[in-house]
Amino acid sequence: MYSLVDCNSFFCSVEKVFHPGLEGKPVCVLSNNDGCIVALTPEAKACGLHRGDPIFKMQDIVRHYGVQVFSTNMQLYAAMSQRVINILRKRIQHVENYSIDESFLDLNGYERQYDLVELMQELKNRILLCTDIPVSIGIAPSKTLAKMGSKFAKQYPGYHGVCMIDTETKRRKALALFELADVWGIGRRTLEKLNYYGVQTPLDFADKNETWVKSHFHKPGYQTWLELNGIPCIDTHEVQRNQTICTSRSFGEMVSDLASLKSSVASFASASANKLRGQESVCKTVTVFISSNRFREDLQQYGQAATCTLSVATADTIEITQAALRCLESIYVPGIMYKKSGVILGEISSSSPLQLDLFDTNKKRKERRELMKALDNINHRYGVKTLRLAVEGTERQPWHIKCEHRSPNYLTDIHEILTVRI
DNA sequence: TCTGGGGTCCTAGGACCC
DNA sequence: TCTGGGGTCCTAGGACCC
Repeated sequence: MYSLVDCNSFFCSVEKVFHPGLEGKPVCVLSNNDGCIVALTPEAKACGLHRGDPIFKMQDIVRHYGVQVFSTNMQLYAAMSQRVINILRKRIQHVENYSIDESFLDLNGYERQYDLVELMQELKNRILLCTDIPVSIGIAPSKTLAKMGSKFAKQYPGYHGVCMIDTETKRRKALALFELADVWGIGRRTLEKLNYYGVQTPLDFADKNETWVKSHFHKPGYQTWLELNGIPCIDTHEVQRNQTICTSRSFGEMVSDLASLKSSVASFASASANKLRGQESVCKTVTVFISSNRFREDLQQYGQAATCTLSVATADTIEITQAALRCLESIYVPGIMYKKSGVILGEISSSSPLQLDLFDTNKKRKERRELMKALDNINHRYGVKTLRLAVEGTERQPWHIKCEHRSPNYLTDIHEILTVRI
């Protein structure tokens, strides 16, 4: 059996931990630039808000119901996520962190010693006690069914946070009740296709015969069908090393001059290089993209990307930034109001062993690696971007994102730690 | 005025090889 | 008129996830 531990409205729950007056109140967390709603509590949903709504269109609702609004603070959420994971790992041997707010547990063998529902309930209570984060847990023979179980656990208070789908009767009942669109692996297009063939519920789909499924769907659809029938086949392993690393942002204000774009691209290139070194990897390609504001039909639209291949794979901030700036210069067109830029690192591989190049012109690779170590040490000790390239700019840039409702980094910055008055 | 960011996997088809 | 068989690699785009 597998179980899926899902943190309820995770970003909102974290904010509520540090703002205790918000229990039972509508809360939502916004995307970067305070653009759209990315997380919201059931109370906020009840006010008529939805995930993905642009917040500026919802100001009336926000004011009327006194919805508490927060800017995204990923540093804070990641730190809290780590605390939840630590608790899981202490209790269960095989824990797979699927996303920032979800983990799969491999419960194989535990059924001999424990009542699985009791075991998961104990885990749920422990997480609540130690972190104040409420979780919902599903238990089932396949991961797709376990995810389904966690949704039931969240929806119906009677389950006390844990729902197990372990018999044929329960499986069929769950499949008949569940929204087809909410099944893991069924997106918009697959839903349309299934509806076209008269499939309305997950049960309809699971009951189709294998030949029909194989002839109408490819591998992903077939796997979902197997999983719904209780046959585990989705092997989500933990990602050790990303294949691509991307840093991109919409700008707080549109910019048109090359200097501002350069500053943004350099900043994103350096952030990407940081992540790259963090996973002990090197990359061989650097891609830069820039685009105008697609929502402003009155302005001239433009979007372009360029890729540059390096002769020797690297994780050097300076080399990667130089490559990114070359890409930018090749696609920059004056007179456009730009709204977004981004840097993607590709062809990522392990930093050792490193394939060298006979005609490498950079004779100082070793010294530069030491330089990067020094840079990382300083920034780790004194804070992100304490030491950075001059091209990133020294002052606040117009493209910097808006985040007017951001909580302090309570868990990761000693200067922003929570103050408690007794 | 204001509209997010970061990933993975799969497949078809083109280009090329012997 | 007749026009093989069996591969690999790469890329773009689709679909999905959080």
